[in-house]
Parts: sequence; structure tokens; C-alpha cells
Amino acid sequence: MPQLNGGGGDDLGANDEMISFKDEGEQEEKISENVSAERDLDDVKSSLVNESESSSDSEVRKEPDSESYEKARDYFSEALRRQQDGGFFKSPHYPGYPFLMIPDLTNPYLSNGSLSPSARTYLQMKWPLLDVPGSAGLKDSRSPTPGHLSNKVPVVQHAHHVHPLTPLITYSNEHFSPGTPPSHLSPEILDPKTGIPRTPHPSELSPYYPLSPGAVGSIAHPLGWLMPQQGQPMYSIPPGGFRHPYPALAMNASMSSLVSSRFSPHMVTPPPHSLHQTGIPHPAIVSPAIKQEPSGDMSPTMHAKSPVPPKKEEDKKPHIKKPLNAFMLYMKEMRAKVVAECTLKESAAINQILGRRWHSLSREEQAKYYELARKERQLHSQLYPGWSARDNYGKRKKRKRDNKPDSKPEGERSKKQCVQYLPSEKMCDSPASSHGSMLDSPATPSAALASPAAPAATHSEQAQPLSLTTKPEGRMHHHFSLPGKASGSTSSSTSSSSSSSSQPISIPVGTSAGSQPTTPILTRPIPFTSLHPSMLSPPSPFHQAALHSHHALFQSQPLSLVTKQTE
DNA sequence: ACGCCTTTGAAGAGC
DNA sequence: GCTCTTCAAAGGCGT
Repeated sequence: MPQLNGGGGDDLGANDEMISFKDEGEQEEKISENVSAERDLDDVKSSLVNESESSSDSEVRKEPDSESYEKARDYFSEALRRQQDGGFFKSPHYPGYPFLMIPDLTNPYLSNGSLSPSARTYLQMKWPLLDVPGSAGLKDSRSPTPGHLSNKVPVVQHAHHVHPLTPLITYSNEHFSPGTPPSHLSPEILDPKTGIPRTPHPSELSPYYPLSPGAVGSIAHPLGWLMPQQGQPMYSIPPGGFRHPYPALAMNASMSSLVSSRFSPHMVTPPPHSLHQTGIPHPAIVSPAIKQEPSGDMSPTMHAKSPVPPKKEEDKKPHIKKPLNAFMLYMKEMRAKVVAECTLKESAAINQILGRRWHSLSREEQAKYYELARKERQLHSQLYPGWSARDNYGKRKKRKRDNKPDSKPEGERSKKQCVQYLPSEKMCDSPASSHGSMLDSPATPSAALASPAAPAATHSEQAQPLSLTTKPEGRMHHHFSLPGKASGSTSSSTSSSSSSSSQPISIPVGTSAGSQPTTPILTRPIPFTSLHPSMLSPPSPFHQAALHSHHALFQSQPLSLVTKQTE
């Protein structure tokens, strides 16, 4: 139904994709009302972000090897996203966002990977934009106001300057063509000092790349708040250097050779072999011998396309990753923000939060991700026509949670099946969601807000990330169902089988499905230090003042409150 | 070092 | 057509 993006629905064949939020119903639009709250939240977050930066910085540095290269880049991009995320939920301002799914020279699907998709995205776009003076409301690009930058307050970007989903445009190589910046973006290249649009210099077009310490130090870095330390690049710098504005020129041999073919500023002379038959540079073809996946394996489908002789097939197979779905894209985008807000590290917990946030997104916002994911799939199919998701089966040699619905009683499954991070999540969620201005979710009673640590979040709720929404029906019910499978029954499909089966339905302790067990099972509790009431959704202005106190409170709160058992 | 955890969505296989 | 499984990201944690 939701051909939400009316105009853009070119080949929006993904009708089914929209189904997921079909039942999201009406509650979500309210998010847009919190734009101003978000603005304030930035201030709050800035402190939290700073708080988490020091630790994350060390993380980055501990992986200098080439394999971590992408990781570092991703990290950096996430850090950038943090800065950007301040305006993310303002995305209602981006209804007509043009998705720039231009085939990328790099290959985000190769696990050995080239530049991080998201990182690439930020290349010439983000940093110049960061020079746009903070307060979005001002929209005054002529007052650099270095003060706010040095103050490490995330710059609230004007919606017009960069779309919040920009980092999701992961496969566009536009950003690597300084000579041909995206038409819609080129005007946004602002002079860091004047804020006046200007013709970007190549060296400035890739501000994403780590600046030389000197350069960073000489200029009040717009991203100072996310720069771990003065002049310290956010992410690990390959031993080879990586200080040149064009990393390809300074990186180690393998990477540079890889990147050079992909990041040629003008792409004038891409190596012939790098071009896919579709005209799209084929990353997998580009560097079969240059940069292979450490484990190096090339799917048979790749052989068909790759000019590289099939010799050493097993060794040369790059692992072509699945295209990211909408939620995955969203996760990559928002993870950093959640981490920053919650000082939370465990992905399992973060993902739960993100799952809730995902459902709290407005239709438009979700639609953007769906659209983006759809285009990713299109691009992926173009890049790898013969690729099948099946090709990756078995690559992960883990076989988990093969919970035959009836093979084992619920409680007999591994205890980890019952791991619940949601109590904490709930606590983060409660304040915002319980507030009238937010998603007045019936599932988040004010009691939860009053006592974040209290197990107000019923277990059934925990098993239902969607409970954040106002829709009592829909998936919510499905999650109540026993693993046997009422859940998958919905034609809706979205979270049908997989989520229901994977969900820790964990009907606990003597409670039937649908009842309200008050005992969150938290075998691996999240430290309270990781919790923050603003985690799940932007806090309303009313909560602004309370955020810090909440945070402080959480830090001092014992976890026992969460794990309290009621039976 | 490896796998699990967690989330949603997509895709494939099996019935 | 429906159900189930696997994988995609991510990073802490357990073994």
C-alpha cells in the first residue's frame, strides 16, 4: 500500500517492503515534532559522545592492520554519523530526498573490503557541511562560529545541506570524483572559513580522509568534538600513511592499488578490467589479485563474470555480501548515535534499541531506508548478476538457534535464548515514549518512566520490540504467540518468521503467552552506565533537564533492580 | 580465535 | 503460498 514516496516510486517494486510499517499506524508522525527537542538533545549528546569517544578512540587504534582498515573507516563514518545524527530525526524535512544510488567503484559487498561505504559517503560532503554553523535553526552559513565547534557541540546541520541518509548512499562513487561532485551537493561545498559556497579543491573534497595532524591542528576542526584528541585522526591510520587527502596515494600498496582504481579523482582512466560489463566498475573484478579477502574465496558466480582465470578459485573467491536491507542500513546509520547516547557497546543491546527505534520511525523515514535498500539490491544485482544469497550460505560456519519449535521446550533452550537486553532499553525508552509528545505508547507506562529501573517493561513487551508503537495489534500479538508459530502467520511478512523465531520469546516463568510477566530475564544485563533515557527516541524538551540527572542516576544504579525476579 | 547474542529484512529452499 | 533458514552489521562477551 504505502507507495509513500509518491513521486519517487519509479520502480518501487518493493511493495511488500512497505508492509512492515503498514501497521505502524499513526503513532510515528509525532517524531517530527521533536525537532527542537533534538536540537537540545545535541547538547546532551555532546557530553555523552565526548564521554564515549575516549574509549572508542582506543578501539580504533588497536587494529592497524589492513583488514581493520575498513573497520576503521566505518568507525570514522559512524563517528561522523554521530555528528550528523543530531538532525536525523528531522528527516521529515527530507521528503523528497533523491537517492543517489550510483554504482560505486568500491565494493561494499566484499568483505575484504574496500572503503567503507559509509565512510566513502562522507568524503567530500560531510566535512564541508560541518562548517555550516551549528544551530540549524539559524541556517546562517556565514557565521562559522568556531566556538561551537570547539565546544564539541554537534553541529546541527540544516536539512538542506545533507540528507540524513546520505551516509547510506553507500555505493555511490560520486564522492570520489572530486571533479564531479554530486550536482546537488556541489553547492554545499562551503568554505570552511567563510561558509560561502565555493569550488572545492580536490584536497578538500575528501575531508573524510584523515587530515594530517598538522592540518587538523592548524584549523579548528569542525569535527573537533569527534576527534579523539587534538590532531588525532579519528580512525586508525594505516602504517603506510593515509594522510594524503587521497588515501589511495598514501596507502599501502595493496590498498592503494585497489583504491586507486576506484578513487581516481575523475575516473578518467579506470583500469579496463575494473569495469563491469554494465559499465559499472566491478569491484570484485577490480582487484581479484590485488586485494582479496583474507580468507579469499570467490563464488562461482564470480568466475563467470570475472576475467580472472578461475585458477585458485577457492582462494580467490571474494565473499560477496548480501545487500543490506533497510533495517541494516538504518542500523549502520544509527548505531553510533545509540552508542553515544547510551555508552553502550554490546551490539545485541544496541540492536534491540535500534529495532525499537526502527519501528518508531515515521513512514517516510522508513520508506527512505526501504527505498535505499531496494536500490542497493538493484545495484547489487547489477554488480553481481549471478550472485545468489545462497552463495553465502555456509560461509558463516555457525549454526545457531536451530530451535525446532517443538524440539525443545521453551525454557530448555539455551539460556542465552532468553537473554533480554530490553529492560535496559526500555528504560532508555521510557522517558521519551511515555511523554505525551512522543509516541504515547501504551506499552510504556509512566511507571516505567518514574522508575526506570523498575521492571515496568513486561516481558511480553520485551519480546516485542514493536511494543514501542501504539499498535496493540499487528506484530505485537504475533510476538506473544508461542514459537510454534502464530507469529509467522501474518502475511505481513516483515518480522514474521525470522524475527519471531529468533526472538527471545521466552515466555518466562509460569506465565502464559499474553500475560504480563513482570520478570525481564536478563542474563547478560547491560550495565547501567550504558543506559540512557534518551536512547530509544529523542527526548522531549521536558526531559532535557532530566537527562543528565537520569544519566547520573543510572550510573549509580545497581543493576539488581533490573534483574529482579518476581516469581 | 571463534561463536553467540540481538535486531529487521531479503532471499532461497522445502513442503 | 506458506514456513523456515540463513545472512547481512556490529561489538561485547563467553568458551
